[in-house]
Amino acid sequence: MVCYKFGKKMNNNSIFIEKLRSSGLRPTKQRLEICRLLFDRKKTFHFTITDLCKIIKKEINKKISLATIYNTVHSFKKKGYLKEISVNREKSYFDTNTSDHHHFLDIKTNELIDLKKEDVDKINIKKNLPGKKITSIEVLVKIENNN
Amino acid sequence: MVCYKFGKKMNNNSIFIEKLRSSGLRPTKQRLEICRLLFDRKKTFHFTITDLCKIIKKEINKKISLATIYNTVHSFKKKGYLKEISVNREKSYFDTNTSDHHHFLDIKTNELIDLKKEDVDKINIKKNLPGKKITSIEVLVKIENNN
DNA sequence: TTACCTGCAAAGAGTTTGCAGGTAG
DNA sequence: CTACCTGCAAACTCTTTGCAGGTAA
Repeated sequence: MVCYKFGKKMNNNSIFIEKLRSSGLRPTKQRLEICRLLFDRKKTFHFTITDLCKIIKKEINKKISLATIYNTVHSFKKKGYLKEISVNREKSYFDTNTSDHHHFLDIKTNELIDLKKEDVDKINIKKNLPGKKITSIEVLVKIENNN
Repeated sequence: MVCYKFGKKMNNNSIFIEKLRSSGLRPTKQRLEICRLLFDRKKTFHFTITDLCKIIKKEINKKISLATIYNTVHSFKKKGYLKEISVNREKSYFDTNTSDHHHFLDIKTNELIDLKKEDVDKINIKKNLPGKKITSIEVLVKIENNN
């Protein structure tokens, strides 16, 4: 039975439950909260785990333990619901936009901005490594203020 | 006075001293050892600080403290004698090849392989961010075994 | 009921910092 | 001599792990 009483809200919930199950996780209250924070958004969300912890602390009454946050995020990453973008020694972001795309990085603020695939001409790699195949090509465009 | 008794060796030493001074560091025995390990090589060297610590422990009799290793590597990076390539949450490499170039990354072994600039067609970014200028474009080509 | 999950706290890894004695300039 | 450097250890941050009680199926 599917409950439509709350319309879109309940619908998303069942999407989240499916996301969790397909990642090998039981849907629990805590994990559904995490789903809501990550995926119930219009725009792409770039976050570090530390960011996520802060948001959870601020937005949710109930505490969610570190262990739960880490295992949920990592399972989503393994399943492909989150992408990891490592920017430097200090910052590694997760990206809720899992489509094939690239990024601008503001080197002063460490802010990441999505670049649509169409915004970058096709990358052609002329060198081949014997016995290896290319699985992805990631472009990071570093930017700073113009003045 | 420049001593040529040991030929190339002494010559490199003066290069290292200059590298250190221009990075704002005094040339000390410990730092010259680090220079020798980093820059006295034919091929590009990709390393994490942990790697470097292990190499130092193995190859050098005298202990070099963590503080010295960190401040030397960071000063070289700030000065531009080392480039940082962040690969994922676990690994961030320093690269002694500071020229404009890209990398292959073997996603199973985390091994980095240099890609000459000529091996990648010019990257054209069609999107412009107002008030921002591009400082660099970095391409990471992820690869894995073929079979 | 069983397997998995949660929160907590402890343990680990990597990095930074503070300090007292030592060294380059 | 002075400022900087070294080695050491403590502190910090981020992440992982172990455990006892709790919850989904």
